[in-house]
Amino acid sequence: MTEKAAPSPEAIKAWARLMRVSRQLMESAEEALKAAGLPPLAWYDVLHELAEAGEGGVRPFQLIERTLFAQYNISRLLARLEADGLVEKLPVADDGRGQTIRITAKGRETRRRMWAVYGRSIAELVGAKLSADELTMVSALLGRLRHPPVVD
Amino acid sequence: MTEKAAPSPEAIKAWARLMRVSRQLMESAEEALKAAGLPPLAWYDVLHELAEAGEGGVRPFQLIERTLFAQYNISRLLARLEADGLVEKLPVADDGRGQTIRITAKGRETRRRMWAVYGRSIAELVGAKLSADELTMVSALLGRLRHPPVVD
DNA sequence: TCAAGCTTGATGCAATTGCATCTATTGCCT
DNA sequence: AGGCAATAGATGCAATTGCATCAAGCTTGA
Repeated sequence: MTEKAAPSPEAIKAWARLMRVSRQLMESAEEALKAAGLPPLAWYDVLHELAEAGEGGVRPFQLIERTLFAQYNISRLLARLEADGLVEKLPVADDGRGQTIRITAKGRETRRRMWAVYGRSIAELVGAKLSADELTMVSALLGRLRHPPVVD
Repeated sequence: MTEKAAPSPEAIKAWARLMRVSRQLMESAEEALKAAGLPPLAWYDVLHELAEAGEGGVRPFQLIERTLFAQYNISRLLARLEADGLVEKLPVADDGRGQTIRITAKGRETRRRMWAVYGRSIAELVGAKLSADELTMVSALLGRLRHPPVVD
């Protein structure tokens, strides 16, 4: 019956809210970082992944999987991070094509300073607006919109 | 006690989900439009506002308020839309600085064709994943994250 | 009335993104 | 081994974004 696959009013509204709110929140956080003289959010995402990975480092293609950035985007972002001394590129033993990216001490420090600002933004923009239960519910519902969906 | 304003784990998770899911969904929709040889999502947003406004048209600064795009972004986007014949710029009687933007027949047609694809994306990506009640709940929760918050 | 300040919209220039393609390796299959 | 597709990452070029600033027209107040 539903050959046309027209979205329901509820779906349209949820979509619109999602797009608008996420854009607005992202911009607020971005603005706070900029006001503090810190790099943009994308840098944080990558530094976060690298910090979690530890001394072993991460391959660029793994960053692509985890951050959802485009390949060329990661490639150039890493070049900028390296130029700023926040990461270092190491050759990888068993694959002559690839490299391993490792965060430097300066990179960790930058990430720490970014988190001071970014974390506060999250607390203000999200943590202060909904209860813990409501936040958990948001996470659960959004998780089911992910691809692949998450149940947690 | 909470001087540092550190975000709770629930807030962090909800934020991360929100950022990741919105980006992923937006890209899916964008991809679908591109695959159909249609313009990007930003064009839809503007054409949608213009179509709602009707023959009276809308002032660019109103589009800025409604779409949350940056001023220079709207300015150039309208220039592209005009170059494509999707909108027309009319002088406004009582304000020599401004202009009124009105959607053309071709603009309405383009919007219609975009909606056929975009609406299907929304139905698939969101409508098919959650029930109407759940979608309403998502809208309500996200509404409270907006600035200014919405109660509905 | 007219100078100062505000609002509306455009634009020059640098940085970033997107697209397509390229090089270098690797792995596979014969 | 040798050829060939697949993978990892970089890059030239065009389009878009972001920033700062500009020009033009309105508004207000002395």
